[in-house]
Amino acid sequence: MFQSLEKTVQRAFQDHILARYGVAISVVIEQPKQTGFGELSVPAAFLLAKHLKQPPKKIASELVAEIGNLPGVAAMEIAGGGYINIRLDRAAYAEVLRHPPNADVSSAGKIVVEHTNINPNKAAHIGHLRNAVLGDTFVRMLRSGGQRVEVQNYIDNTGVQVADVVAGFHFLEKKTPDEVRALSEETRFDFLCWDLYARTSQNYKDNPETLAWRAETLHGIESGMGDLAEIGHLVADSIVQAHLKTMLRLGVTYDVLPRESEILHLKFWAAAYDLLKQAKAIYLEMEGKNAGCWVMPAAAFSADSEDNKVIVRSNGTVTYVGKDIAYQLWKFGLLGKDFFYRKLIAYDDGHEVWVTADHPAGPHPDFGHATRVYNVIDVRQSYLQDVVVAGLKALGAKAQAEESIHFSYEMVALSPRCCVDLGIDLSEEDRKRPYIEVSGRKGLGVKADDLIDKLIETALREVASRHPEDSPEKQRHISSQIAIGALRYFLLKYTRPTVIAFDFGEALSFEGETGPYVQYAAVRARNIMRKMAERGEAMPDFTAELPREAVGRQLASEDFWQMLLAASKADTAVEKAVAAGEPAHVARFAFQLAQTFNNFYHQFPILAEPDREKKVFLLWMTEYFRLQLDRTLAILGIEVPDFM
RNA sequence: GGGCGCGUAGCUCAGUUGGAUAGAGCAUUAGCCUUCUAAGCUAAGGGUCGCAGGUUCGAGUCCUGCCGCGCCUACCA
Repeated sequence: MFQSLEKTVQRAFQDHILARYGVAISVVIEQPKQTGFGELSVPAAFLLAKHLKQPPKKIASELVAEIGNLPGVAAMEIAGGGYINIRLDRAAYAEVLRHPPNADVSSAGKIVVEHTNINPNKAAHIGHLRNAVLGDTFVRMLRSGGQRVEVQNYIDNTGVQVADVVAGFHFLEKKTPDEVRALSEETRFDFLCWDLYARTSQNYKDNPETLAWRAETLHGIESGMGDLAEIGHLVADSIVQAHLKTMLRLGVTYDVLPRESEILHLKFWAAAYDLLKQAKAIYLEMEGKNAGCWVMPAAAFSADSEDNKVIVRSNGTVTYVGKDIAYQLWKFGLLGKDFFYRKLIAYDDGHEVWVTADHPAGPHPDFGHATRVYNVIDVRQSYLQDVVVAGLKALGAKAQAEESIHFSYEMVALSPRCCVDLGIDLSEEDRKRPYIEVSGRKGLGVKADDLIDKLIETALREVASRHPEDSPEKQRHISSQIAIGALRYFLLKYTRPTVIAFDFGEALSFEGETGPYVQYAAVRARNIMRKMAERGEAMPDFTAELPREAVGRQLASEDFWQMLLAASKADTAVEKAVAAGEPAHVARFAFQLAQTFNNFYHQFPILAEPDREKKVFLLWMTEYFRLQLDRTLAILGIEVPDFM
């Protein structure tokens, strides 16, 4: 609503300026910081002053006098050195909010968002949570704008990390596949692997000769036969299930899990290899340190670097980047091959998750064939992402290269204080650092499920003391919703390039700029309606009891108008956040919206309001706020509890 | 060495393609529960936006240089 008005005004000024002065400038529309200056502000006169060599103030008065009436605009005035401030027709504005036009569904192509991508060899940690929550929220943002989105979660089930855990079971622990299977049926297999991974890594360090285990395990896994391969499947499959379960606690779901094993078995890489060779995107290096390797020239992906990137090692095996190029080509439907698929699980709502298979397994939905791809991967992988895009470009897929977006974000690290909380000894050197990097190899990190459990316990103490009469199950459910709200908001409120130095104190806070603060506002709005029903009052019929003139009368109050205006900008905020690729902006909007509502709530006792028209209006405002809060929270993946 | 990012209140962070008096939260201080739930509200203090230049009507935002911090720069993924 607000945005379309903004566009109308923008176009009107631009056209008028072109017709009147013959100058084609791009007119900028701003929102004045001070509410007294109206709702929109046009600084175009400053820009024109330069072209016309006339004082901005004079031009501004000409514009205002000559542009005529604009729809939805009540008044225009000149302020400061030449700003044109615009005041909207409040009643007309509210009228549109009450009868919103149907949103159009985008007919554009499918967007693929790839996120989570956790190595299936250990429990998920907070760093993985940032990835998943960022990706999931961006998906929700895109979908709210009518986009068709497919969520992919890439599973590297044949890589070194899985191999190291397999080696740990086989060589270090001397476990048979059956014994590992028995262990995997224990509740915390992902935690067990977390420790084993750290132990195996330490063992490599202490006894470097045991690194031979890794090579042997990788071969075993690749051959697909024998104990090592069997343990490999057991570990990867059962850890993937654990990750899906962890992510579901946060409301994060997927459509398809493409696996590295199928990239290899279905010869995706072989196909990409041929394409790359044909296009001369890679060449066989004859001399130097990379002799015998197929490399991509540095010039393709980096302006300055002289280091070519090895795609195929001298022993003939492909690097991770090579496989990633093949995968990226498939996402766009450029590889000329497709996976087979089988259904992995269905969520309670019926939504199905599919996983790739290496042999036909019946009918399946269409996957891939994206027109745009977002890869949610942390910023440390920028170099590799550049190589992948360069690969696409070299193959002549210029358009797809431009639609390959590295949705990067900074890591989650541990604050020094957090390390102390976890009982981790820090070296003198580390203690001086602003934050400590999480390391799966060292077992250094905060496990996702541990953190969620801790959040739930914290919330439960509060819920139990506020609502002792409710059942323990209900209390736990509410606490869980609050915990997830707190966690998702915490991970989303930082902009992508900001390193999160994780700190239990801040993550466990439910006050101030937090998820529960926003949830609380939504709960309060609902409580008003509930209280009214309890008192036997019916919800008024707004169309009958609140005609346009009445809304106009009430909106004459500056407070009401400003509040309504703020609440009506939800769509605009999400749209801008999508354009900026920044979920944090949605989080911030949600917080501001909640602040505005809390203000409204505190300032105007609604049920006790004696004036009928005003009371009905206040109820309508409450209902509008509630709707906007619910919608915005849903985009953030945060549920509104029944009570708090 | 090169590339990317960061430096804004005591702390943690926002700040859209340059706009009017630089904003939140936490912490501190002082108030507000007989009212639709105080996970809330009101108010106060707290800033040479790393430093130095430049561009212009206007710079936290753009350009250059410098200082400090982090990440990347593998035949690991």
